[in-house]
Amino acid sequence: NISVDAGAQGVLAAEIVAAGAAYGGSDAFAGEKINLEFVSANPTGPIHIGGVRWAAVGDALGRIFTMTGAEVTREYYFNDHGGQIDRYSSSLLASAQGRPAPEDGYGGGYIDDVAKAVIARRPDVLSLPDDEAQEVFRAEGVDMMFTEIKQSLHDFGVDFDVYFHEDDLHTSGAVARAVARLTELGNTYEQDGALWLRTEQFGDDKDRVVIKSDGEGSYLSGDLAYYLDKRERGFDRCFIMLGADHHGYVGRMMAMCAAFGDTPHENLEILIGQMVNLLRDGQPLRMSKRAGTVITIDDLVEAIGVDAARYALSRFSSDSTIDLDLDLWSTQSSDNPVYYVQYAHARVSSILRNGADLGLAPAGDDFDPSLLSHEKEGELLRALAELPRVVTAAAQLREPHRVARYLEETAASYHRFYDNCRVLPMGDEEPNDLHRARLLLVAATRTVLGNGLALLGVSAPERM
RNA sequence: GCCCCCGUAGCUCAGGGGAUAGAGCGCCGCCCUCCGGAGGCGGAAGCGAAGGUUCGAAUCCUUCCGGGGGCACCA
Repeated sequence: NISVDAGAQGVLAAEIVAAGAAYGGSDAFAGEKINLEFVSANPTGPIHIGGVRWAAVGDALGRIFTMTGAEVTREYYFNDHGGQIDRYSSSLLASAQGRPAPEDGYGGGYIDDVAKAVIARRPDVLSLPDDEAQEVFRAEGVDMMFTEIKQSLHDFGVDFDVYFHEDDLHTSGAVARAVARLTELGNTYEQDGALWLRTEQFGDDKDRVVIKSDGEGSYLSGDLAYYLDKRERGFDRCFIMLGADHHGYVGRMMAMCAAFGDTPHENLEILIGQMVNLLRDGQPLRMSKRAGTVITIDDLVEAIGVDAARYALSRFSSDSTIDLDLDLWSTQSSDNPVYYVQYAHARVSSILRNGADLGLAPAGDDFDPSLLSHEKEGELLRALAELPRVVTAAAQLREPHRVARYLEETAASYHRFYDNCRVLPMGDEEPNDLHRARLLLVAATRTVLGNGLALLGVSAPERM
């Protein structure tokens, strides 16, 4: 048992304020080049709720890795190749011609909107033969959807460093090179006219086709070429964040990683986020992209706002399926934990404002730290001291929700301090060193709450 | 059939093998003489079941039960 003198921890308040935006950082991941691939929703429709979870959590994880010293690159893998794009473009064409969506095509109002927009941009399109018209709808439709997706993500506070096009992998020869590499390593074979990757010997359930018998690359061929590309760009840690409906993909991806001679779960990590269910009036919303009954990222933002959406999606473990009640999260009440944290920040800001109005500044480095000896001051100081450990743990465990939970605890500590310790002089009381010391503690709290909220991409309001 | 995730308070969820398992909401009872009551204080209430490993298990292992999601030469 070690007892620490009250003055010893009081020093921390000055250190936190001095460190400012850097407080909470570390060098735990210094020198690491980390590649984060997330969202990567198909350009055949708006981003729906499943992609939004990783938009919030993946971006937060990127901020956390950066805070721990890593060099982070965010990537969006843009699946603009293959059969789904054909179905998308034929659906657009059908809409433009006033026909119903094809059997396996996409429905929903956004298809009509995109089709109209393509016609507006290319008025001649309907006079072209169907195959040429469909090609126009493909190129323009993909471009427009992609632009819309980027904008939605930007509005959500998420910007990617690299938007990678799957189609480029196939046209640039990257797929062929990656497949050749695996063949050199003796990890492929031909059967039934297709080329197979020996994933089973690297732990997968069975071998997988890389080049289909029609000569086209399979979906996996794009992913393995993409992985090789990332490795050649110098990323020692490649993260891919997927929804639970893709968990079956992990085995073959890890096997592919091993087939290249890499170390699975080290050079390549795949994070699986469980499903997000939306509730309205306590009833689950059933969503289908083809039926057009999707809840998009924009719908979510409109319903509950960016801060609440990002916070709501970030405060739970990715292993948990989450149910978001839109009614609950759209009422701006204390039902929503983000307000609890933001309110603490607003209160902190208010005191600092009021202090400044009184001409009272937080204590400087030379203050007497033993002034902060109240039980609640000690509790708050110990909470503030935790931030670097929490951030490091969040990075090591890939669990941004730890930051959110920590902020809630810290906000609670602050509220308790506030109710027990008067900060500013009362009435015409003369300002003294204790006022200034407590003001320093308040300033340190603002630093911690502000830095923590920034890691989650949630605003830290001065007023609410 | 096989694989993945979950099961902790009435509800939504935290809990990195270690002390008396925590928070928000809800419920009951309190606290405004000055810094923001979107706050604070007190109370009732819980680890799905059974084995095992360990000095010690909500946590690790096995089985069972319950819920969710997967298992293509689709992407």
